[in-house]
Amino acid sequence: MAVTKQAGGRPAGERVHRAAVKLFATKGFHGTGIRDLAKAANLSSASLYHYMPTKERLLADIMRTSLQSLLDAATGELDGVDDPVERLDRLVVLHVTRHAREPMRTRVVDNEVDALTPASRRDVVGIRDAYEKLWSDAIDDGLRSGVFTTTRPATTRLALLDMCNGVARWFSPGGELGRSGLADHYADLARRMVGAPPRQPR
Amino acid sequence: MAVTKQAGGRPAGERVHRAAVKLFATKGFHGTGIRDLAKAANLSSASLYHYMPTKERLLADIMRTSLQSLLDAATGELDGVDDPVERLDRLVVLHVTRHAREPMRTRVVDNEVDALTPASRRDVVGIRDAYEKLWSDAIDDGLRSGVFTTTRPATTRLALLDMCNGVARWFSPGGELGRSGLADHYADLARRMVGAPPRQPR
DNA sequence: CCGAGACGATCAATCGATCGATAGACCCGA
DNA sequence: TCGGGTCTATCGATCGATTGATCGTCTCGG
Repeated sequence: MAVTKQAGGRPAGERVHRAAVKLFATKGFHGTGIRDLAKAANLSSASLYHYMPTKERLLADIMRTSLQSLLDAATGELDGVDDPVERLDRLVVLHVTRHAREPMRTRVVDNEVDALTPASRRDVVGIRDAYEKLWSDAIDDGLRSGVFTTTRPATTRLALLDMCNGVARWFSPGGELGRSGLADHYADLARRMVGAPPRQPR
Repeated sequence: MAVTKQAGGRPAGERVHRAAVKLFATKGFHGTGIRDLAKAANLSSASLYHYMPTKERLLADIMRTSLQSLLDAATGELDGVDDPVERLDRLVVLHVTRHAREPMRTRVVDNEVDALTPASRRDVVGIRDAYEKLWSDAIDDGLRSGVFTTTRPATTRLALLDMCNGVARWFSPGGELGRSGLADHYADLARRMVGAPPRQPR
């Protein structure tokens, strides 16, 4: 059942998915009509429904798979790493790198949560909570072992995540700092915030 | 011409404004219909148009006045303060306090920028740029006088602002940290990020 | 000749916005 | 103190346009 192609070169299902990410990110879920979606995917609005059950389910799928992939990557990245400082470093670098590489997708995940139906929202928020627990644990471990010095770890975690999420709002590949340079800088900022020693002590 | 009141106790124009802030913040601009707006303001959808020229202009007015008030407050707060550390402290405390006191209004300002028409957007972004310049200047001054140690001041400013903006997404008055406690904690975080000495050196 | 992929036409519902009308408060001249 | 005129606030009804979604039909490779 070799997937049929067309003008765009990509299979239609993928075109729909990509168009949805771009449009939901720039105009918002409610600001995007299925006709916009169809035009961006080079399809009629009727054909769209061969690739999605519903506009809302398309959004939910995008958010669910994006978040799940982030959670999986983070779990893998942390596997076998014991040093809390290294754990936090890796979380920040992964998070920032992803947000800089796919700002559109990330913006959808971060901003469109309450366009979801209650059922979809439960799923999505569940994955997000699991991901954020990795951050909480890293901070708690660092505090327990004495490498971090911060009062209010819960609030600091929120500040940390908000700071890293912001990258998706403004990052542009043409900037003075590339993706990896940016990630390193953010890792430094994170260390400072939790009171961990800087990367190369000298 | 004493402003007429009604069930809500408040004048109708203010009810419209408040309802718009709450609905735009929770359901988004495009997710809010004028009938939702009318219901929340205890008016018919027709009467709504005595208090706003257009749904989009209502949004623009909310954003413009909110941002202008923030800019004015910040300018006043900084007046006569020379020490860069103190300047940054005041910016953070003001910003965080406002975001915690009026999270709804802030969420509208932060998230609905691209629901505006190009003309409105120019106005709003202009005010926002002026506000953010206060932050840039504070950081640059601190660097020039040697109290701050951070490479990439531009990126650090963005990280700082994103961190502080996040407060509006999750703050709840019932939390363990009150508004002022939260603001103080964020001021500490900001000092750490720019490499300034902590608040009470001992 | 069948099924997947595509479409134009169209559905009911809702959208933002406007209409003409009404009820009541206020002012001013007689 | 009355009466008429004006103005503000409000509404039900309705406008044309657009929304998300569905229908039946066509096409074409296997």
